[in-house]
Amino acid sequence: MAASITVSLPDGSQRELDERATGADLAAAIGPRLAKAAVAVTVDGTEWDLSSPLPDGAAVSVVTGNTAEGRRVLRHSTAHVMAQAVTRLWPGASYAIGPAIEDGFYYDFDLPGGAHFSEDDLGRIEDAMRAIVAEDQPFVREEHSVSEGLQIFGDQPFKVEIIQGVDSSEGAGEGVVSAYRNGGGFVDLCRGPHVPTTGRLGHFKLQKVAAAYWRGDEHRPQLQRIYGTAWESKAALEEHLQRLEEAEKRDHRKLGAELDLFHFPPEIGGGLPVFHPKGGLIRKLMEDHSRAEHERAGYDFVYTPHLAKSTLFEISGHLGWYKDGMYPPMEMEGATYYPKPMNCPMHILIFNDRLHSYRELPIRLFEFGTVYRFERSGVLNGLLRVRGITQDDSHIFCTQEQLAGELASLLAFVLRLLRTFGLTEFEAELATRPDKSVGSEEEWAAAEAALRAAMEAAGIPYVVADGEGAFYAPKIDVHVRDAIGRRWQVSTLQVDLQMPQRFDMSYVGSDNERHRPWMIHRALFGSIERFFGILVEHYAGAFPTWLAPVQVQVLPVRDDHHAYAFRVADRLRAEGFRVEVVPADEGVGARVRRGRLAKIPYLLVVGDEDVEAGTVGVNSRGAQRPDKGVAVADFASQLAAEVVAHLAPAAP
RNA sequence: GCCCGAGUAGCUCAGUUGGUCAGAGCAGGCGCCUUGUAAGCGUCAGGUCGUCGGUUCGAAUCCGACCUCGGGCUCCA
Repeated sequence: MAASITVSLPDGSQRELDERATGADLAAAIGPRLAKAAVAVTVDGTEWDLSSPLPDGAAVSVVTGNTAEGRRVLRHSTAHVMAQAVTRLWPGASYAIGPAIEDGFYYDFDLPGGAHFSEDDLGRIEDAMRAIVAEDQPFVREEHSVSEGLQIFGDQPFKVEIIQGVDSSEGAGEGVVSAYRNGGGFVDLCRGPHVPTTGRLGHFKLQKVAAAYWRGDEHRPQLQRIYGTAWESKAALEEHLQRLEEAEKRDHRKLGAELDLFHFPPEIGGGLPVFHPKGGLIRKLMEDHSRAEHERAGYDFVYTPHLAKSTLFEISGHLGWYKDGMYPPMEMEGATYYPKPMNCPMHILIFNDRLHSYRELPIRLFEFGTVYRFERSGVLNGLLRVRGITQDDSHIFCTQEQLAGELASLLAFVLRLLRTFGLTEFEAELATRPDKSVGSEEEWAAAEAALRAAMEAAGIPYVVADGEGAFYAPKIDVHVRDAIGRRWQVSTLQVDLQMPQRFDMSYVGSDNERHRPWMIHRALFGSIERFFGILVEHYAGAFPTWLAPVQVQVLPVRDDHHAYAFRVADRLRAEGFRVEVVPADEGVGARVRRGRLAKIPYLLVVGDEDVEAGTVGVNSRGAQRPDKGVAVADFASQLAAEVVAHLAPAAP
């Protein structure tokens, strides 16, 4: 009997190993560097521990710490170490779940006596974790029957609940649960895999404490959560922490105050911003651009009120399924009024006001409609989550034959608009029919197929979120990546399978019969407030010239250059640019500094030489040195070219 | 709503164990300076130290409640 096995590697090669050889043995056989970087293996697509013997004939690949999968293993193992540290410091603590998440991990605990963590505890816990890492404890996998598992975790109520919920679809197999035991007497129920020993960890940082409900349910016990992050190397950890710092610098609330764009007066209430002149101007430019694009794309502009009688929301169904998200009612002259949470019912009433012919379709109604939604105080987040939301909202009513074409051109329209704002990386998500839904099988299939075809035509990457659609609509959500790689959901396109029916909408077809129109909801910015916040962070407050509230400042060197400075400013203003003159009450250096801090695209310094030659000294935002002696006419045409360039963003 | 954290001048922050601790810089007003690329000088004004209550001879400082803001609350062993 040959005491060897053969496994195949991702590059297609075969490798012969001793019988009972493990993933660690394989990595070591390939090379010492790989052995050092390895954290787990995948065996026929499933992640395994490095210490498990490999089966003969398996397709194996070694997972290293610098990959997404590898980091997940590192983070998950670090979460275990944290749980062990917490149980050392708080004997009797129960631990619930501790998964790896994007960029880190967390673990939820129930501390004895209802104790809470405070931020000051994080340092102590980190110290205890470092001790455990220094002890280099092995992670030893065990498999048990459910009843054994219940016995082992008898004093861990959350683990017991998890074990009771285990079915054959998860865990180590039917009726089997796996656990990992560390040298320090700590055992945790876990699917694995884990790094071989705690000594493989160490580049981590605990970040914050928070409360979280068991299984996210506010009716269940509240647990104490600690968030942390972990990486494969010190350099990677530091890079991540630096990214967080960069994100903090871009915080739209901070920049919004510094650049005097908007604020949230407590007298008005949480989640209800006011836009200051500069922020208002940016917002107006965004809206103007959007309106111009919609006009070109064949939309009709409508306006609808902020309130409506309860009747409307009974017909629309909002009072049935969305009441918790609505502001409470107002009584007036015997009628009950609600602030609208969505614009769609009102747009439908415009459609329904008279009978339409198929010849008129598609009808595309557009409105910057402000809706009010009652968001719980705890979830408000600057402009990113507000209670007064202005949607760049539109409802398209069309025939079934038009549906696919409308969606395809709509998606192209969305992407063009987003590119104008410097957002060029897209990912879409197609959310399909959930278990509970309205509409027929055929309608859903037709709508989903049309959405899918639109994404194929647009050529953007997408994933299918099975069963994640609203009960009345399949939808496409468009996500963008910003300048520092963060992902934001912005646009949404939904095919509504409910409203046309609720409002008994119809049009007359060529056959002289009544037909039900198809209805598409769509918002491109999503919420203007939110999109504004995303843009502030994306641009780090340095808005491109076409959006900058002040595009140019003219800085006369001395008083006697003022007349020339105003002539330059007037000339640029006459060409439609937004220009300020900053008089020589301060030194040029001080004024340049202010201009840079205000992130103004161009600062023009004008002195003796410029008055003489009809030139300006151009300081472009971000440039190290000024470009002196530029003719005013040249600067003006350059500026004009830059500003119109945004209207024709480069195709992908 | 719940847990953690924070609230001192418009902004950013100092304020040791409760006793000249009510301060600084920026921003603002006024005056001087006339300036060629990231802060010129002087001067003035600004705060019931988030609010209310309590402890104390004495509270920005200690305690309690409340308010506001920030972080987190289904990424499923």
